[in-house]
Amino acid sequence: MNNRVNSEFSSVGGWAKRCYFAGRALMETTLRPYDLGSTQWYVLWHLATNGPTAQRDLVRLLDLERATLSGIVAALVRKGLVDQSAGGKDQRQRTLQLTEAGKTLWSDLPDLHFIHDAAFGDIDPADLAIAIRVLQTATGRLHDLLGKGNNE
Amino acid sequence: MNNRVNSEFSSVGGWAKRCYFAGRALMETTLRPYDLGSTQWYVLWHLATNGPTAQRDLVRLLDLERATLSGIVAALVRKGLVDQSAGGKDQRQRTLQLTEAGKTLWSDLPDLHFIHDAAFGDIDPADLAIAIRVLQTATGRLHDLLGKGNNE
DNA sequence: ACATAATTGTTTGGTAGCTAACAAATTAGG
DNA sequence: CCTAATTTGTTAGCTACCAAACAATTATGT
Repeated sequence: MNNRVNSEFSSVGGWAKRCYFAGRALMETTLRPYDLGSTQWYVLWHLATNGPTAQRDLVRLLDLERATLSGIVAALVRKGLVDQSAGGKDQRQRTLQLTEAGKTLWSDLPDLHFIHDAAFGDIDPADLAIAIRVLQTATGRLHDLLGKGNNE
Repeated sequence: MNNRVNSEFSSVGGWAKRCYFAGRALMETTLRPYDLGSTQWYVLWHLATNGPTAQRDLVRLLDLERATLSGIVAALVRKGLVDQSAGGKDQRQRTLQLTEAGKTLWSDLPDLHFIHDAAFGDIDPADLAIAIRVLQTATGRLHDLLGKGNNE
């Protein structure tokens, strides 16, 4: 009787949600001693790996909304981990880079690869590829339906 | 050089996140005219489909934390859509049920099946099954690592 | 019986995400 | 050149999620 809607909740969509939150929870538990959230970690990771970056580029690289990133950057600046400077020729843009404290903290952080490895490490790569393709296709369709086809 | 972490971001985990948020965004856009959020819709759906339910059971049925559901129920009660009564013999428990306004609103809501159908409708069922199995397995591993194996 | 455990719900404070509206700076068009 | 559109970042207000601490109630154990 309620198979139809129930299937929406307990199938790919539902498991995508559960898997996302389970991974995020593990990241946040691991990072809690360092007072960092999961997306804050991604920003630090990018700055540590790729050096100073324009905030406007991070929006696309991390696939967030401007407003979301703005808040996350504000938190990292408040903690003294990231410097947000108005440097360049375009006075609208902000450049983000690690402060000394940010570099020090980054070098102290544990390696988070174990999360990905534990979750997906010994799953058949062919199955992984199929799962990615299914999620990617579904995401594209949903974005299309949402009004703008931003499935690049 | 950054293939390892990058793969964590742009593979199953990353797509699970994008897929979850894309589906949720479409739900919320559809429900915005009715002033309902996606999880609020799930609560109404459950009450409309299964009748009065103990709040404590909904926690498990919708796979949320007590605190999360508490806030969502408070919003629905504030909007006059749900009645939260302290009825039974156990004075701690609350029973939730739709009010008349809640039943009326529910009957006016559009059918959301189109979201699931659009996203997954014409994907090979065998691939869907593999995707579910991958996500389910990964979620179980993550839960285990998080300390308590609640992979029922 | 009575102190202690466990259960149920709420509150507080935090992260992460979105839209909409705004300000400032830059770019385009006429 | 000057107005209008676009880009960039912030703010405000919302949903949804979590953990930790609290109050109230019920269940347990001695």
